[in-house]
Amino acid sequence: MPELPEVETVRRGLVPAMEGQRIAGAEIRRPDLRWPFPDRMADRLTGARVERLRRRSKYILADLDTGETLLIHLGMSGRMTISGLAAPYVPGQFHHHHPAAEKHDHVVLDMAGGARVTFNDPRRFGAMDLVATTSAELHPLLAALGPEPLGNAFSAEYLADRLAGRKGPIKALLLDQKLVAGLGNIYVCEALNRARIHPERAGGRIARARLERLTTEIRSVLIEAIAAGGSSLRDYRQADGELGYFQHAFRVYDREGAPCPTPACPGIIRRMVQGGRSTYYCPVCQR
DNA sequence: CGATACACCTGTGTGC
DNA sequence: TGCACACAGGTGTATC
Repeated sequence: MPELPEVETVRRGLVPAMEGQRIAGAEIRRPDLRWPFPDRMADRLTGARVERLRRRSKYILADLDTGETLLIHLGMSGRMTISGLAAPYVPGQFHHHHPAAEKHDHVVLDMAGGARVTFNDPRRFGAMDLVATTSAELHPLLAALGPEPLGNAFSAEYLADRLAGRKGPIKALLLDQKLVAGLGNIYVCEALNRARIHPERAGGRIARARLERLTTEIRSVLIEAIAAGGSSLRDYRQADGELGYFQHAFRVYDREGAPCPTPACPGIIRRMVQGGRSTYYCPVCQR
């Protein structure tokens, strides 16, 4: 579910509830998500102060004053939502303003500021781990990630260098987190349509000027999606429970049979399968 | 190395 | 109403 814009939206939503706050209580309601939780995770979180909430690719990183960083991935169906009034947490005190735990609520963090942060994930493709803050980027899940698409290291020059000689379809290559980190199925489809590049085009056969356009369109679609609070199709919610609304701005994703929105383009949006995943594109204006 | 298939898991929509 | 099947914002692992 969540790609970079959704994860960034969740991170921003969690900041007021978590940053600078102590974790007063941690409830771990099952032993694992995609992988087992780290040893004594509840104990290692309880009492820790969240110094900073960061994002790397589709991961949220919570730097703790204990010297550890909590690493969070939402998988396909994960949510992080805030509940509760802004009343201070008192251990042992009854808090009637928190709703009862729902199905698939796997981790519950009670912040000293009174907010409750709940991780809910029906499919359990999500993950959490604890790692020393000083070596967080060396974590196996983060070590091989490519550059942030909104950062300075991502450019047409970088893409030209990394795509040289590659024969695979550009759609599949852009989904590879080692090439660029944070894109997923929605925003790859949308960026390729905006850049007018056919999803089956070999990565190594895209002219430099078109790579310039591609980097520009990747950045703009991500920025616009973040401004819209992400895209809500099924599971995704912002941290406050609200829906994102960028799905209304989709040009191709999940729009099979609809007219291409490119001005004067007579194309009809098509769906095809690449690497087992749906690709939406316009066969007329994307070459 | 690169490209592909499969695995993990639950929920929802569709067609018979 | 039941049931089978396809499909869903991801990604590590195994296999050529």
